[in-house]
Amino acid sequence: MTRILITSALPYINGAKHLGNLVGSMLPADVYARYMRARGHNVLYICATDEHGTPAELAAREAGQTVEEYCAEQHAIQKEIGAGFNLSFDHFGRSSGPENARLTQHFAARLEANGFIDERTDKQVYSIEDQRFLPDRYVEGTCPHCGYDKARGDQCDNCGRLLDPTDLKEPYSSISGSKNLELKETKHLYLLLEKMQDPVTAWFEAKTDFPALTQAITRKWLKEGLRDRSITRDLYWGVKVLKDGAPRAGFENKVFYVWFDAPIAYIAATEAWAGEAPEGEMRDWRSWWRLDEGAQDVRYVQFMGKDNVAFHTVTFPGAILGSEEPWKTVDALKTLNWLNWYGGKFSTSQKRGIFMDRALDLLPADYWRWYLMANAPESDDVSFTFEHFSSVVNKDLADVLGNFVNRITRFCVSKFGAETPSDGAYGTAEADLVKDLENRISAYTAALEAMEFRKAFAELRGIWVVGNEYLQVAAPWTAFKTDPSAAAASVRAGLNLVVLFAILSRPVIPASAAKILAAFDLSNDDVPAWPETGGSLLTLLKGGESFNPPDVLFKKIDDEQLAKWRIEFGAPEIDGENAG
RNA sequence: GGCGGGGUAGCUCAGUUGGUGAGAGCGCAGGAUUCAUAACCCUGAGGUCGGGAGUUCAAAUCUCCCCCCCGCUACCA
Repeated sequence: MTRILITSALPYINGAKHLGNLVGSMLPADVYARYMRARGHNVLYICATDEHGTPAELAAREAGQTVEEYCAEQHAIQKEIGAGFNLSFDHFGRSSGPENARLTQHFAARLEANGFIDERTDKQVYSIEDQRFLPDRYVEGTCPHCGYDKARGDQCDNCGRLLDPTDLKEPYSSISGSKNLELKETKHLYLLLEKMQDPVTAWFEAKTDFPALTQAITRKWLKEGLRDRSITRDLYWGVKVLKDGAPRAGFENKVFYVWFDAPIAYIAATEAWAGEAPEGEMRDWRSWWRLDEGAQDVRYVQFMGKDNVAFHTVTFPGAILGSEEPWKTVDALKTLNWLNWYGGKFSTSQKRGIFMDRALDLLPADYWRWYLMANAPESDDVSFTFEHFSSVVNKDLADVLGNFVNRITRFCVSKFGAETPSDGAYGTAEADLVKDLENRISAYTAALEAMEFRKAFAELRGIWVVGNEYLQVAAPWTAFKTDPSAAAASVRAGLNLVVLFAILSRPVIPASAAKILAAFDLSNDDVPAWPETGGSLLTLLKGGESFNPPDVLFKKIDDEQLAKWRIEFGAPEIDGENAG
């Protein structure tokens, strides 16, 4: 048994997350966590809302709430939606919690004591009307290169050139539209990453489990040379900057930069998890994070979208190494690409695409979980369309899996009654079936171990298909007329397949798997956590077990529904008639 | 602009230490079947592997040039 620590990138607090966010980190992490638990490992899956920063303050203002109220409310919403998707977090915390403030301040103090932090003075755009400093992208104006009049201070969306806010002509605040801006001096703490080049490089080179994309991105940063980076901001909402336990002189109205405290929240949320231990349960968060307190045997796996690799492989490790304390760092990383909305982008700010809360209004979580994982954007961006989604759901879930369960249970009831038939013995057909299944299960297992999710679920689907193929060949409906006991054995094998499919499918469609098991009056504890090979795959039900054929497991999505959703969500037209 | 990733069948994607006729699922066509959610099962058609040039006995795979999409580019998170 290994202890496996899993974190998924922290979802930002400003509203429900869309399907791209879900499949980019939280869902694959959940599937992996469920699989590893099934293999008997001691898994701790930690996530939290990422609450600090300018967008949270602005979103709160727009909602007419204080930022504290806004975040508390949004956190509760995200937590509830996560539960709706059956995301099996051991703890879903908040980066704004007291543990994170303490830990962030602790890391900053250690870094400063070790000579990795400096105070420096910058000049930055200040909006007099908004009474705040503006991050580069909140300054807009006319691009000096192409004349586009809505260029942002960091980059022009029209010509793609990188900009400095002071390059813009006719600059204005994108928050209020005010042109009453000035360049004002402000003091910030800098993390001296330049001095950390060698330790970070050495740390990275020792990592063997990083996928190619992650390595490429990290190498690029290291190759160009790390640059010192400011880790404070002129904001109200964030972790306060202290010096020797008191507000730091000159930093009374500043907080740590959200990207400094957010990764630390992985640790802080673990501490919060321990703090919520039910009576009688011991939870030692430090044994998961401190190499000197038991974490040397922990395997730490992170899940994230491709956009924030560098924060996890360069700046966060830099902060940890710079503390010169024995903290656990990441062992393996799973990086995902984007899910697109009809070839374009899902957008939180423009409310384009499908968001987690709305998705659950349309269909139960398992429909989405299966589609997203079986089509996960692993090697490249993937385009979501309702057409593709419905074809996957109808075919894989309804026709291949759901119909299998339905056909064998209903046939059994009509010919043998609602209990597993005991007659007849397994023959060569069943022996071949078991052999085939064992090979396929081993391929499925290997893919899950490697976090190759598309491959894994193509294998799982193949296993479901094998069930249908077996029934086709065994044809108990024909055999029943001449050799009822042979038919009984086939039906028993078929019913065992149903249970096997449920066990194997639990990581990805846990609710449906539980529904199948419940039809056989089985709970998770009554069946092996993971199938045991060695020829025993079809022997769990021995005959005489009663069951209730489950209702239709997965309803198909019909054309009428599809058309309605297309309109409701403003789906673009697509070319061709049978796309998907 | 720089760096990285990607471009393979109508759709969504596998496939690179160069090598027997380029794969899967969906969609499409035909067949078989009737236990089942008009489901399942079998067979088949369909691709000059983004474009061009080159290296090689041999290129989806290696080299060079070009086009398109995505990410990063250190103050969005």
